[in-house]
Amino acid sequence: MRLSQSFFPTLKEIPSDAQIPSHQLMMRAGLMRPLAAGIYSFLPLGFRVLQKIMNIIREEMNAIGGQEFHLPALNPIELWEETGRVKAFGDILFQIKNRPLVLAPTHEEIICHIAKNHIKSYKELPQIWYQIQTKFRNEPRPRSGVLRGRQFTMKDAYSLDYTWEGLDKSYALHEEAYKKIFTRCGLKFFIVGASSGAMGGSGSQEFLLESAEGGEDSAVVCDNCGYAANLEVAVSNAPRVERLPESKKREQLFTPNIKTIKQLSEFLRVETTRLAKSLVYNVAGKPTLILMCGTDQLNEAKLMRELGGEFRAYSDEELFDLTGADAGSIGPIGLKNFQIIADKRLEQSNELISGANKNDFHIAHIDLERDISVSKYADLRIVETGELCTHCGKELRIINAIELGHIFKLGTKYADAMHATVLNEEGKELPIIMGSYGIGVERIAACHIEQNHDVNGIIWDKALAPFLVHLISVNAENENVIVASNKLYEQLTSEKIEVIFDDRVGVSPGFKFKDADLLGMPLQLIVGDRNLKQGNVEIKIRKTGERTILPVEKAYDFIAKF
RNA sequence: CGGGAUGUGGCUCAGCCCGGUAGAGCGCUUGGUUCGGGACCAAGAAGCCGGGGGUUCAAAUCCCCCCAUCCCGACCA
Repeated sequence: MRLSQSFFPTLKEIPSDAQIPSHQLMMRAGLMRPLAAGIYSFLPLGFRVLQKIMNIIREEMNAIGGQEFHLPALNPIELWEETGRVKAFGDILFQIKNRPLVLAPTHEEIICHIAKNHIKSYKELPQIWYQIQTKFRNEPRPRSGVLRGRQFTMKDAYSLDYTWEGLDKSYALHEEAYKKIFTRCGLKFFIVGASSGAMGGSGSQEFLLESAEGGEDSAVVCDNCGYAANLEVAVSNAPRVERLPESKKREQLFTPNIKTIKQLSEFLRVETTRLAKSLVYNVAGKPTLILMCGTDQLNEAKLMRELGGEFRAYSDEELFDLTGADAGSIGPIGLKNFQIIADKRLEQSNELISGANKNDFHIAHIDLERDISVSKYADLRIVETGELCTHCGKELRIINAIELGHIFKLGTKYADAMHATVLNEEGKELPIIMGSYGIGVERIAACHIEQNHDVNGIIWDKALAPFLVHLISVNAENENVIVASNKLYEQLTSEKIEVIFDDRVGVSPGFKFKDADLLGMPLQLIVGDRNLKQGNVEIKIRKTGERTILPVEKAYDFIAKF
């Protein structure tokens, strides 16, 4: 491709809207342009990168027996009502105004619909179906360029099985394929156990990439043994509160204006672990008291998994009506019609202090065994940085991360809702068991840039680079340079090497070099009069900055071997 | 949805407090000189100052409403 005839609007300055490096560089290098919040046009150079990514995904998906589909973005809303996901997605789902259609944010329903109509026998399973297409989500807050958009490209794969063992196998295939895909894309990623959330199902893993600036997910990682988990499901070995030999008689304490655990700890001069924090939630309509240790934070995702169903916090008024006190003075003693659950750290503990359900009073010497009927102990807390790994005992770290891919064992949720079944060997009707496996295509490009750039611009990996070679004619008006660079361009192109050729006339050398570094092709082939006089050209490796001067005839060999 | 910021030639921004001829740098056009790390000289083109309403003799500037974009939070099957 000749730059003199190409559209590649580079920018010297950083667009004011771009905050993180990948967004800034994708704009500056002319890969894309914004159209509206969270909506981007991909320009020729950027689209080439997306195509490279999509091809890598396609190859790896095909390698595990995936079959590519092209599915409608416009879906009848009835299909989404069938699975209850109009409500589940809420405002995230784009709805068409003048037809009962929605813009698909994902495609479980469509896949299930096709499977239901056409897959009748266990003999037709398993299947792996995938698509690489535009998805639409009305994100409340698009951000970080292409990392969270309202319209984006996603590879979505769905596995169809009729046994749980089959699902495990399909899931494992995807896990391996994903490792290959992200590795081929040159990304330093890690895999974490994740919450399957309202998607349901028995298992879920996320493929994450550490990013302090762009990360929206939090993950707990152990640098020593490799343990990694989404914060929503992460565990640590925070010690239990020790049971003391003697449980003293309960005692009411006057604690004027004490609202927080920290205040209480200072007021009573007691360590925070002896203070049981009480939180009240409405779980499936039932008032539920949750006891947490001291300053521990409740992990709502864990709570949701333990209790299931819908839950919400109460308003201040409701709280007072239910307990007789305001938040800060609520406790487990003397509550009626409550179910009480407690964090594992408090199991069998005694000599605790908690609210008295009377403003400005707390109760001391609480013994959970003696005084309270705890219906369930569970791990409900959020892991904190510096706590110790349950596997190896070393310190855990909490990091921000970008979600590149997510794989789910969905189970029969969709098949049940849509009555998608097959007959097994005995003629018995069984629901189709699904898995769902997603990858964000633009995110791969952005993440690659986050991990591979310097002050001058992007540093593309060979696999994703729009072109392998950036050929520069240092002075496009010098006859020798013109002849030599054109000859190299023809030669490399005819050898199927992807070359972008800066043949622009009247552009200073410095300008061309800066553009080349910004665009970030792996190799720069520099043809200038200075070296040409000795019959030489120069090759610069973008990543290392290493320069090699070599005879013109050797350039192809060097590049072919790179 | 709550909090904050910003909106002025294509881009980055000044001007706004304190109302009175719309500015700079980069980019663009033309001509010339340059040609190995974002060159130089000269001459140009280009702006309903986000939109609407108000105050005023007079509004980019003051007031009100709206819209858009970004950031923080909430949210993120």
